[in-house]
Amino acid sequence: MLSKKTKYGLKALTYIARSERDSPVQVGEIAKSEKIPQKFLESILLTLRKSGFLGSKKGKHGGYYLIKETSEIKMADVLRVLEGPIAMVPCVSLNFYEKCDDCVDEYQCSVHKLMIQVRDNTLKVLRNNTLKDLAGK
Amino acid sequence: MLSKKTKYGLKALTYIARSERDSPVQVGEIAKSEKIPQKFLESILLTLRKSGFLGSKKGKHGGYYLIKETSEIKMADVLRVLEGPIAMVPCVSLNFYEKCDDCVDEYQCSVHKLMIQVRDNTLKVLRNNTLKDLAGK
DNA sequence: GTAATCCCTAGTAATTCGATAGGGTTAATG
DNA sequence: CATTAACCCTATCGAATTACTAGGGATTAC
Repeated sequence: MLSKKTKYGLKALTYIARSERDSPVQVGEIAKSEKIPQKFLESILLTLRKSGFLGSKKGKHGGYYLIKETSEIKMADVLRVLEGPIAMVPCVSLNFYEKCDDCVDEYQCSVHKLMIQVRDNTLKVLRNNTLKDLAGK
Repeated sequence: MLSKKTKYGLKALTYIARSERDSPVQVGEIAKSEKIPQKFLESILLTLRKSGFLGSKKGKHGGYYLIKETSEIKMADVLRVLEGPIAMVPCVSLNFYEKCDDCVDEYQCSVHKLMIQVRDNTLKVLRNNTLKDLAGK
């Protein structure tokens, strides 16, 4: 299940991408428009800023803005920051690999075999889709 | 993240599929061999039996056995029973559809758009893979 | 009748999630 | 230079979920 955090984050990014304007977009505006608890959204956007997806401007008339082309923002990267590993088990994760305690032979493990395929296909989708695709611009 | 329940369930099914024998396979044997807490595994196999994947025999020399051909057991079906919906958000679920509270227009929703694709690809894999494929027979 | 096995329900400890609280800091504005 | 509007940051907390555990009941082989 996708966490609310990720869901809200994606919606916010899309909102910012769709708002064609020079000035930054405020958290309050996004929260209201997308029906997201404002304080929660604040922390999510903070994370996205620290991860290099967003820039921010403080003080009055401040807000958040994209610092990359929408076509440069891959969903795989956003998901990794907000949701964590894309793989459903650590033993098939590219970026967060971890051996199973129980598993004797990874190569023989049926779960491994299946989840590798799921990961590959999910990754294909998440790498193909950029914020540009989602925002529809 | 895949739950332990599902992981254990898949491993157990694979174990049973790989054990070529006429007599049923005991929970204790599977638990020991696959390093799964036995009581936990008991409840998982019970679920799988009630869902029509396994048959059981009670009493001494009892245990569990497959009641379908391994090639007839699709991973998508097993996952739905053990893990729940395959979709990452209810609004793109085929079997457990639910509208988002917040979402005004599903068609415009970027999360929806992305998760439909993820679901389609995951489903493709899970429908293609049967227990036969996982067990490697 | 005894031991081995599945059947079933309840409970519980640990973790994660979703959100809130409560301010601190910075910048525009008149 | 005071006020206000915004982001910045940490801590905390209740609810839900997960991963088990406990404790026995029912059934069958021998």
